[in-house]
Amino acid sequence: MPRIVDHAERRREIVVAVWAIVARRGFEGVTLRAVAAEAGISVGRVQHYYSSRTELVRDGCRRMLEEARAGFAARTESLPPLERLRALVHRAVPTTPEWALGTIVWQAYQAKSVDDVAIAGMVTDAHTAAVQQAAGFIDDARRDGTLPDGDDPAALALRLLATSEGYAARVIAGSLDADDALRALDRDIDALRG
Amino acid sequence: MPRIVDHAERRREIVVAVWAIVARRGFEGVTLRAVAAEAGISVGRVQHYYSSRTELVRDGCRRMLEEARAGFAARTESLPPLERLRALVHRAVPTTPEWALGTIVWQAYQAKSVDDVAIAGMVTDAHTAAVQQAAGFIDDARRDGTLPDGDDPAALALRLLATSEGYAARVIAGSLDADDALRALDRDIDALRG
DNA sequence: ACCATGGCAATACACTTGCACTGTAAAAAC
DNA sequence: GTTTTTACAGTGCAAGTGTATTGCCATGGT
Repeated sequence: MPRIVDHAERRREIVVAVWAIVARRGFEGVTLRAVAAEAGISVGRVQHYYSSRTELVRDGCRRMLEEARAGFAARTESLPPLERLRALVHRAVPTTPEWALGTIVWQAYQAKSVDDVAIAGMVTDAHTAAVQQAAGFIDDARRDGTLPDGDDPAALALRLLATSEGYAARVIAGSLDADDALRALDRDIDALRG
Repeated sequence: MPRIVDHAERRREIVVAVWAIVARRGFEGVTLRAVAAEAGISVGRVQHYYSSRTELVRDGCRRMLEEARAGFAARTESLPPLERLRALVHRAVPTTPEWALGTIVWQAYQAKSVDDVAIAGMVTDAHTAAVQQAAGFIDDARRDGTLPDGDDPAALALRLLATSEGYAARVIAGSLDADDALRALDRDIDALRG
């Protein structure tokens, strides 16, 4: 075995280029040549790590979800349940240009679910996982007395996340200010106190 | 001037084909040949009515918004304000396959805002128009006593619509049942009563 | 020292793409 | 009847597409 390189790292470089292109030009712009140019590598290298364009696009979704999951866990593991809930609900709203890239790409992948069953599966899994996680935070907050008892945690979690994503879509489109969205979401979270 | 045909009708036929393709394969699938085949016409005809692919895609957005607006007005003009609000909030959630086509295409256009400023403009205009309309319904319902006074109508309207669109995205992705979404939205609307 | 193999770059290929450019039929205008 | 303009259908083309193939270089194992 010659010349050992970090496969995961190489794939990540390529996938980051995919994200950048999706954010700027959508999936229509994701051609092998465009990806190679964006990453500053050759088309051959892209092909070496991905056997087809479809697989590349799918791995882009997989890695985005995985990084989001890991990043969220790392950022919030030491926070109290209610603050973790807040972070989870805020997450969809892009406050910085770099973060906007992530949320735009995520919205693009959601839209792409219609013609790629593999991506659709990842999207629905992410949806249900997020709801369960948020519901768990509500449960935890109730257990430690931060929140009073009330409606079904899963229903509340779903509503908060849906609202957040609705705001996010408008922030991305430019018809809503990110800070206004966060403030509105905070009001909804505070309302859980009854 | 020879052979008079209804331009608006011809364009609509073409645009309907665009919608069908977007719903099935996304904008990547919208090629002049695919559109012509879907509409059962020749590529030449498509070119006769649209000078470029970009213009065709944009007109698809324009007509979708216009038809949605007119259809909503016609369906709800004789309803009381609160019911008009309910209809507006329910609108994003697809309950039938045909209606799902519309909402999927709308989500696709929202995602496409990132690389087409003309579409981005139409999307933001539609957003603000919907909020204003919903806020107006809340105002009307308060004036006639159906709803008590409360928070800022525009903020409430924005929240309801955002939540609705968040649910809609999940219904489209397949991670939420349409009826559950409608019930949840009704609960939010009923909560306006205080 | 050898060489097999992984890690690419480069090229080739069949195909698709948007669009321009023809040609033509038919009907309104005169 | 002639002319003129609209409404297309068909064809052609240069550019771009995903992918298969080829070749080369560096490096690990022996």
